[in-house]
Amino acid sequence: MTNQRIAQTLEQLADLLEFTGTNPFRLRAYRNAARKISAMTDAIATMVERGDDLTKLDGIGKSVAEKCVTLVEDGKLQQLDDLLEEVPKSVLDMLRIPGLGPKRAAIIFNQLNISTLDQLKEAAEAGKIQELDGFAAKTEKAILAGIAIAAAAGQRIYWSEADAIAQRLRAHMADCSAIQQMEFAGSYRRGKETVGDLDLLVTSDEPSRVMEHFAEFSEIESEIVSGDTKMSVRIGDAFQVDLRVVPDDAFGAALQYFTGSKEHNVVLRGMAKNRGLKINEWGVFKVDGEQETWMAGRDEAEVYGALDLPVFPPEIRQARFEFQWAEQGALPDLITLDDIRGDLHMHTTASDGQNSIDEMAAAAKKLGLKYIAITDHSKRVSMANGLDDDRLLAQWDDVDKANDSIKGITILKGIEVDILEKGGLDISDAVLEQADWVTASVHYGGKQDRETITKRIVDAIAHPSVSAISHPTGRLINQREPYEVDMQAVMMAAAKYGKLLELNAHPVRLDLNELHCSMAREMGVSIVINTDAHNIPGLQMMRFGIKQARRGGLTKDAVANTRTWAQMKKLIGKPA
DNA sequence: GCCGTTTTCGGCCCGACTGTTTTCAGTCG
Repeated sequence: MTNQRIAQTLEQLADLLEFTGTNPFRLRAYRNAARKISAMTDAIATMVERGDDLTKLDGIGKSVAEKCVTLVEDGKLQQLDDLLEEVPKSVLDMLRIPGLGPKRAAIIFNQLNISTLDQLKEAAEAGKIQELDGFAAKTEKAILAGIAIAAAAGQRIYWSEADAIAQRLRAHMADCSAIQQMEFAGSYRRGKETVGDLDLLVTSDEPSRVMEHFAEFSEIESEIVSGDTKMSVRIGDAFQVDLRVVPDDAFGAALQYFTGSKEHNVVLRGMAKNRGLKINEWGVFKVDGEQETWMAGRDEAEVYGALDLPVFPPEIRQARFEFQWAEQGALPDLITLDDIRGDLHMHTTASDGQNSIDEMAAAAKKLGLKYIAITDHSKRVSMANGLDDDRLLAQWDDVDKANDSIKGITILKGIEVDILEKGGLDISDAVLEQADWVTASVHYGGKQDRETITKRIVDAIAHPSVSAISHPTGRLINQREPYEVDMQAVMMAAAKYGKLLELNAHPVRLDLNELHCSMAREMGVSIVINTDAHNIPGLQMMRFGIKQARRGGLTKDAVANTRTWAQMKKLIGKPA
């Protein structure tokens, strides 16, 4: 039983209990515990087997600890099974309808015995919803409209897509002279892999002018809510954008507030309370009985400063490790795009790429890179026209020629060698040992059991010519689950053999995730951030990988390709 | 259900907006 499974079980327990009118703080306790467990790098299962006291973990008390032990030992929870008899899982779909929360969904379920979206639609069309207590015609209409959204929504968009929308909206808003300061907040600012909606924060003395201008953004499909200082709209079928207008001296407080994360803010507000302060989106206030005095809020430094805290980079506002770091006075200096010197994973027309070696090198040089590795697929990836020994050796002659014709950047002879289903690599050792850079990847047999696939990858790490493993878990965000691979074992092997693990910068991969980055940091495993570019624009994806690395708390030193190639060679044990 | 340098009870972040309401609950972020 993995931590993720345990966390999901606790989440589901909380979701279902919500329908039974359970004390909301009990639900929060379950959800907090689920969050803690899913963010842990140690396996609960291992701790249970060792007989560790789980209640020592923050946020886990006697009850949740017992549930964890039961889950690890029995693989299931009787309480959850009983609950599922009472409340069908399908009722949770109703919560995806905007404006319909657990309270009113429970009324619909209990009084009309409705448990699916289809039944709900039927009842709403028949006018049965508005007959319920606390419901009326408007709510019924909103539910009907929301069913379509619930069906289309539920999927968060990639950060890169949200970024494109944000940039167009920013350009539109730039024409509004009533705006003083403007910034996007929310999960977009925190650089999450996927973004559920965009939060745009603006300061102005004339909120109505700003809101009017916002409403004119050409991509808006419909308005959801519109008040004096707040407006929500929908772009496309489901994507929501929220605008908030606040006075200029509240910009920092509002930016902090709307950037979150929710968990980070809960901790922050708790700390404020302990000091007799209150923080909301309007500022930091000194609380003295009934009296509240404004103290700070113009910028984020003021807000955090009021609590003697540093301004946390948005990416690490996860209530995972940032407060501990601040307490120790050791906030890490997170990696930036400017720190990157090389890109060690890219494809050319030799396999499934769209540009030549020369074109990729010229484009990389333009981006300021000092070295790149050409790493086309090997022959096992037949649909990508992967290279065999002979074609690879021939390509390396082309690399020599390309190096002769371009100055200011070094092109390395590389290969993305396939880790075969039965184990082993599909380029001969004799050729591999002549390469400057070998990164090994799984492309087939991703559904193998944990033991098999972990051994494949660990064996590849142990291969003397392999320097790195690319996209180690194989997940595709919103599309494909990661392999069952035991990442702890992979990290241990990487640490033992001094090999690197790739953080693939492609916005759909971002593999490693932020927890893996933390794990690597703790275990002393070096990360290499690569674009896996298949064409010239693909080289620009590096920034997505940097965001992910920052979310994992990685510094420049933790990332190998911030070094010069000469330093890198030393790191991967190649002769100078 | 969890937690505690105001500690074993009593609190748990906080405000805007909406719809259904005569003063507020539910939802959302």
